[in-house]
Amino acid sequence: MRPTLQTVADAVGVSRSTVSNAYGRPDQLSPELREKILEAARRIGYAGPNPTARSLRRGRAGAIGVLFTPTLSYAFTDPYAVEFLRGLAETAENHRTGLLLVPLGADDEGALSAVREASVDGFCVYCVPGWYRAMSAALARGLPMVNSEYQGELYVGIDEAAATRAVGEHLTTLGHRRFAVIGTYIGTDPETGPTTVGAPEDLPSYVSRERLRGYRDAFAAAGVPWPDVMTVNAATNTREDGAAAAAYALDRDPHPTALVATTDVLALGALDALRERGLRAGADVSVTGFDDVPAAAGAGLTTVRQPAYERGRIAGELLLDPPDDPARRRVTLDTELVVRPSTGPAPV
Amino acid sequence: MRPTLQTVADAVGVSRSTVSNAYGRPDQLSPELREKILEAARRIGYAGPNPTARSLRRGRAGAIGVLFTPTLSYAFTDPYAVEFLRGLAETAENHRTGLLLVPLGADDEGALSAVREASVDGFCVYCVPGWYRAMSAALARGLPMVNSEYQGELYVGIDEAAATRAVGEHLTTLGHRRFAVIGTYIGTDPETGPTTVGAPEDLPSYVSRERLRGYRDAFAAAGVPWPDVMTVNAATNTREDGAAAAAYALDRDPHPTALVATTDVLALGALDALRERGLRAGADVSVTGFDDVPAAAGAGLTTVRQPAYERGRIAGELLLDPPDDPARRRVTLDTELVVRPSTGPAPV
DNA sequence: TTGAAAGCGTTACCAC
DNA sequence: GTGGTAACGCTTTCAA
Repeated sequence: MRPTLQTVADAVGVSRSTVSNAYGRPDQLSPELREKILEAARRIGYAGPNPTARSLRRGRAGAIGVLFTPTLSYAFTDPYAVEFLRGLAETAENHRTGLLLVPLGADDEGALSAVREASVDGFCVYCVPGWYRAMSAALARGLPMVNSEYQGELYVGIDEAAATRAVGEHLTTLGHRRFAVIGTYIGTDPETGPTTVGAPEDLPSYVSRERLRGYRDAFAAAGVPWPDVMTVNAATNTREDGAAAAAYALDRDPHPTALVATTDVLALGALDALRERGLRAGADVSVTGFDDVPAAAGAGLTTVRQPAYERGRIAGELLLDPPDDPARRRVTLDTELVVRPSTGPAPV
Repeated sequence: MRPTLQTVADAVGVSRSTVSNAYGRPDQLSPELREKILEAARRIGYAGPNPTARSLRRGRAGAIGVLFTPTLSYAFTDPYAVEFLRGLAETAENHRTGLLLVPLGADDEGALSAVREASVDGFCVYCVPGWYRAMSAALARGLPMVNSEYQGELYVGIDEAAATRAVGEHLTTLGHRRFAVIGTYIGTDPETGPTTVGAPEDLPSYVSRERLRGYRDAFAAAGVPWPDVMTVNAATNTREDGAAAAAYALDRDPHPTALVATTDVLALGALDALRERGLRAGADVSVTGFDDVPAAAGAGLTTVRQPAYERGRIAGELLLDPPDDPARRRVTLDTELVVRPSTGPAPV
C-alpha cells in the first residue's frame, strides 16, 4: 500500500497534523522535528501529500483548463495557436499554476464529459465555436473563464472586423474587384468547397463572422456587393484545405484577382495552389492571410499581424490575477496590416 | 455556496448515492428518475460531480503530467518539442486523458514542489536533464514515467550516437577535418562560448553526451582526435545562441570548415552567422543540425530526421496502455541522415 | 431500484 | 509547538 500522511505520523510518533505542517507550514514546528519527519518520509518512500487530496481540501486545483478547437493535437499544428499557448504557459508558470490541456476529442458527448471532469480553477477557451456544447459545459462549471472570441466577463481579443476591413481596403485600393474569401466554418456543410454566405452576420463562428464582416464592408465601399464575392469554405484550418479551396476559386473563369483567407495557414495553402498553376502571387493573383505566423514572412504573404503571444499571456493574467477594475478585465489589442509581395495591383 | 451532490439529493428527495449513479452509472436507476435528477441539477445550477473529489475517491487523476525543460513556455518555442507534444496529445486524447503541463519554473525549489503537487497518473519527461532535481521528485512519486532520454522501465528514443556518427562520417567523407561542435549543456558554465569537453562520456546531459560521442567516434575514425575538435557551448537551444556560438567558431583563424550542431535550431542560428559574414553554407563552411524540424528543409540544412511526432505518440501509448511484454515497453525508433545543400566538400 | 455507511488523503481550526 | 476533530465532495460496497 502506498504510504500516507498517517503512515509517516505513526512512524515518527506524531499526529497527522504535525506531518502535514512539516510539508505545508514549516514555521509551525521545530526545524529538528521537521527534519526528523522528512527523513522518516524519505525512508518510508512517502513522496509528499497526495496532490488530489490536497486540492480537494484546499478547494483549489492549481491548474487552469485549456479548451482548444475539437482536437487537442490540432492545437500543435497551428503556429498561431502555439504562440498563444506559449504566452499562456508563461503566465501560468509565473503563477505556479499548471496548464491542463483538456481532451475534447471528436465527439460531442466525450467533449462534454472531458470538460466536466477537468480538475481546474478556470478555463481558457480558445478557438472553440460557440455552438459547440463543450462551451456551455465549461460555462456551467461556474469557474472563471476567459474567451478570446466572445464578449464575456473576461476577454482579450482584437477588433477582427476592423483588421479585415484594412485588408479589404488595401486590395480595393490596388484596383481589385473580383474576390474570393476562403475561411473555415463559413459553409453550411463542413466540406471544402464553394458556399453561399447570405450575410456574414449569420455565421455561427465568431471569428469567421467578424472577419467576413470586415471584408464585406471594405468591398462594398468600393462598389462590390457581397453577393458578387465568391466564398469558399475550408473544412479545416490546414494548408491542404487552403490549397483545395483556392484551387476551386482559381479554376473558375474568370477567376478572382484576389484571394483573401481568414488565416495565414489557409493563405499559405492558397499560395501553393497558385504555384501549381504557374500563377504569380502579387502579379496574377493577390493573396492575403491573417495572423502573421512565422512562415508568413518567408512566404512574402500580406497579412494582419496580431499579437498571439501577448493574447495568450494576457488571457492567463486575466484568469489568474483579474484586475479589480471591471473595465480592465476586457482587453482589446492592436493589429497591424503587414504588406508583402503577395499583393499587388490588379492585372488589367 | 456551490451546490453539491447532497444539494441535489435533498432537492429531489433521494440519497447521494442515487444522484451519484445518475451521473456515473446511468444503468443503476430508472431513466425517469435519472431525468428528474438531472433536471433538478440543472435548475439548481449543479454542473456535475466535483472532478477533484471524484479523482480522490477513484484514485485516478485522469491526466498525465508533462515535464519539460525548465521553462514551460520554452517548449513552445522549440519546433521539435511541439511535434513531440502533438503526438503525445493525440494519444492522450484517444485515451480520454488530459495533459497537465507542469510549471517547473526557473528555480529548483519551485520545480520540486510543482512536481509534487501535480495531480496526475504518470509523467512524461522530456528534455529534463537527469541532474535536475525535479526528475528525482517525479521518480519519487512512484508513478509510471516515460523518459525519452534515460533508460527507464518505459522508454522511447533513438540511437543518438549512431545518428551523429552518420553525420560525422558524412562530413569526413566530404574531406572535412576541422570541426566545431555546438551544443547545449556541454559547457561547465552555462554561458555561450568555447568550452572543453574532456570526454563526451562525462557530460551530465544524456542527449548531449550521446550525440557528442557519435561525432567524436566518426571524427576519430578519420584521424581527427577529440582534443582537436573545437567545442562551443550554447546557453539555450535558440537560434540566437546558435548564432553566437557559431560566431565564436567562425572568428577563429583558421576557422573550422564544418559546424556540427546538436539541434536544428542551433544550426539555423549557425547559418545566420555564416550569412552575416558572407560565407556560403556548403561551400565555405558546412553546417549540420539534428531533428529535421520543418524549417530545416527550407534552409537547406543537412540534418538527422527523427520521428518527433511518433516519439510523442509512443510515449503516450507506453504510459496509458503499457504492453504486457516488458521488452515492448522499450522502443527505439529509426533515424535517417538527410543531406541538403548546407554540406559540401571541404574547401581546399 | 434505492439508501446507509465507510472511506479516499488531506488541511484547518481550535484546544492544550 | 503539537494533537484532536471535523470537514472537503465524492464513490462504492452491501444490505434492504
